[in-house]
Amino acid sequence: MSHQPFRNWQAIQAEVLRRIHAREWPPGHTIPNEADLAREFGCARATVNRALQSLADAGLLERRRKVGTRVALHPVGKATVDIPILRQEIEDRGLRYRYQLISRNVEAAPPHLRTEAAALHITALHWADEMPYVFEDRWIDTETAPDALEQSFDEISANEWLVTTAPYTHGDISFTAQPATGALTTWLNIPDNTPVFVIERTTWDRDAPITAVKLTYAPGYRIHTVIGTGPMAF
Amino acid sequence: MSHQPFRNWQAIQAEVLRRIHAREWPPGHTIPNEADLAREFGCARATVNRALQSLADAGLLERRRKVGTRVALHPVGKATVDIPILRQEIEDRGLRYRYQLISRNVEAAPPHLRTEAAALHITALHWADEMPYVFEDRWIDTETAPDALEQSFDEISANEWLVTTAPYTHGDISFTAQPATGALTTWLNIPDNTPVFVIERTTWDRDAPITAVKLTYAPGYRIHTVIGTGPMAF
DNA sequence: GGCGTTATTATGTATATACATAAAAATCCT
DNA sequence: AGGATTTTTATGTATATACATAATAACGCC
Repeated sequence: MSHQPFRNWQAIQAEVLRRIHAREWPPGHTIPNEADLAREFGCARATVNRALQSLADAGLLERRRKVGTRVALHPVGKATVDIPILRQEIEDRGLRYRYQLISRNVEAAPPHLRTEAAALHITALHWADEMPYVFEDRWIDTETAPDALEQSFDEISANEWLVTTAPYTHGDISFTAQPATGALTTWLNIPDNTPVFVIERTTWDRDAPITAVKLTYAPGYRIHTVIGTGPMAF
Repeated sequence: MSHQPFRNWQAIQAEVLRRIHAREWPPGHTIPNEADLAREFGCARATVNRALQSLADAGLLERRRKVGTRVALHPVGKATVDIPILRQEIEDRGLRYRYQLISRNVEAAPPHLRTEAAALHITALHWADEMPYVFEDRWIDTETAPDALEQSFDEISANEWLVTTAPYTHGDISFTAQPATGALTTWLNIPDNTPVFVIERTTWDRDAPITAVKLTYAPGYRIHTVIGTGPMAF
């Protein structure tokens, strides 16, 4: 072993990654403790800690106090998908963005918003290069976001307004494939039952719901992302 | 300002988050530098660094040397979706898993694998509680993963075999909604043109392709995940 | 033997210090 | 003025040290 010292935590991370990758440390294996690794690599324990910590964050290692650090058994691949503002998503593709408000009403909130308060119901269409891109069907809780009532939403979209106005603490999101039905087919100008990609999202501020939105994309839409930009190995 | 000292980096992170959240530091605002914050919070600069670093990782802050730290203008929401092994995905839902190999051939590799070598072409069906769950259409590069040729894949799926055998460095993944056509409709037992959720994934070992797979899920499939388990704020 | 207490151990984190690095600002030279 | 060079500054990272915490192992008592 030539044993030249590893100077930075990235180099250590790379070496650990190499050993996992080369099956020197197979899945389930308990690797040496930080102090030993620090000695072997000729660096401070804090540096080893930094390297292992970030591999643990990435789901590749499992660490428990006193027990030690193990190579993850089922390194669940994790893909992170970005959820940009629609305007940006469209303009990033080099297309011309246009927004069109379809309806704006105050109605009783739908059950999935889980609130007693009235809700602002907005439907709108987002265009890309004069082609319908996505149909937005949104409910905004008027109790958590009362300012929304003063917004007409005929110029700037609720999507954009909320992002810069109503901070959220958490939310949930789901992706499905659905057949297009009803008014949707008119707005997106597609035949009945055409497969469309649907994103449903609800966001909360602590325990209060802010908004629930259903985004129905025109046919051909594709979410694309990469796995393994960070460390990763399997 | 009562100014009680913040003892740990999580507390500092929470306080920074609070200020962003409360619009004391609005989007685009350049926040005080680490040294000043350390003085204000009564802690070491390294502790402030840890807190800000992790917020920057989460996409909430943008940091540049010499320039300083700004609150992100368009805090892109990031949703991380897990990519488990199919057996696990099904069993985690409390359903009985069954695997059925449909075909296994060595053929010329399709163009998107970007290789000259022959490829192993496998199609299979994964069942959940005796209902077709997902149809797998996979190509494996025989040069990068020659061991695959010795596997019959009639008992354990290529999905499972690859995860525990062929480590990858990176990959890409995409989600679409498509109409079901051809043999698919037979295997999934659905009418022609039924909307189905499709995941396409390609994985690489450095510059060599390992496998490309198209997973077509039975109708009703839904990817669900949460945003904001980590810090987050908008 | 079984149960409660104490010691041990690996990770988690805070600290002060030092130096590296990137980028902007100031300076110098022609 | 203008281009090249130096200084300044904020973040990035490595270091030694110290103590906290969680979980196990060892011990001791009845």
